[in-house]
Amino acid sequence: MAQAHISSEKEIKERTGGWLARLAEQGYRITGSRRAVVDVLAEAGTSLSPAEIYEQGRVAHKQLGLVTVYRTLEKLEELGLVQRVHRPDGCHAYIPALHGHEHLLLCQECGRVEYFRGDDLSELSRRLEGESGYTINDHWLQFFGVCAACQ
Amino acid sequence: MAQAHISSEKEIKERTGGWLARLAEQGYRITGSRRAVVDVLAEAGTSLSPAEIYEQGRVAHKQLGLVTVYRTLEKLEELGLVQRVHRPDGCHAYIPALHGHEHLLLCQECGRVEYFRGDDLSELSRRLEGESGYTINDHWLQFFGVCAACQ
DNA sequence: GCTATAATTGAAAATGCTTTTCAATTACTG
DNA sequence: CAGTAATTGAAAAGCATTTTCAATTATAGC
Repeated sequence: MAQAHISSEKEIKERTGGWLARLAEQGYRITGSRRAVVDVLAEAGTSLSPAEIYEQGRVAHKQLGLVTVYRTLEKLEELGLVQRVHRPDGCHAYIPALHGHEHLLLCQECGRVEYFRGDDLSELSRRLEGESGYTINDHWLQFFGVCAACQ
Repeated sequence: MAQAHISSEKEIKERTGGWLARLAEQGYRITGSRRAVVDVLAEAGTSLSPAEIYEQGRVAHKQLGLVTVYRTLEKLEELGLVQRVHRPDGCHAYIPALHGHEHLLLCQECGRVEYFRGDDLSELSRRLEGESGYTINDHWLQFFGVCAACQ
């Protein structure tokens, strides 16, 4: 098994940079509201619910509406830039989307998110296909714990 | 890696047998409504939403109320007998709970659920702890695909 | 830089799932 | 079998999310 590789700060910036450009490319307009939502998500380091994004986004853009947060998340999700995180206690928070075969490590206290690579589940996947008769399209691997800061 | 082991029909029955006895042990009363909810979940083989359980439960117990479905699920979940399944498209369906280190294989078409063992994530988990500084408490591993019947 | 125009916005209303309230019913104990 | 507390289902309340709609605003073309 390869050594687990946890994404660096720099890799996170690369993950979240260029979101506004991507929106513009798709013909969407760049507005103060969208900028606010994108900025909050790109800088958070934790998963955030629509209400949290709304609250934090209003600091930079006072007139931001919760409805616009929902609508912006919808577009960012369509473009594969953000995604929901699923947790035992709720599945309504968003994070910058996973790239390729990454997986997640989540802090149960503060919601902090780490992205990692380093497993290889393709062998297990093939074995399961053989034994079950399923055609497997996708998988999730997530670890839950408490981050260093929260301990 | 050990060969993936998918739960047999018999193992599923063992998983779901004795739920009513467990409820009684805890001082809960055995009622027609609870029996109906338990029976539906124990026989399904797929994940079911509260509304689906309600609908199917009413076949055996006409006066079943949706509220009672919610309340019964809450108790079964407390006792560790059922749990929610998380899927990209929704996290409000229930299945008989996982035992020990089992994981899930889910059919994206019909919701069918297979339980399997055969991975070993403890090594990866330890490695991640070392690299991230997290204390890891739990993990999820789920595969998504299309079952033989749905292909 | 200005204007026209369609996209976008936020507020209010609507929706839909889940929870709470409450009086009537029912399972269980003695 | 009777007494009692748990349980029930219906209706109301609660809450997150979506829709509606008139006002605003980003952008393309001049």
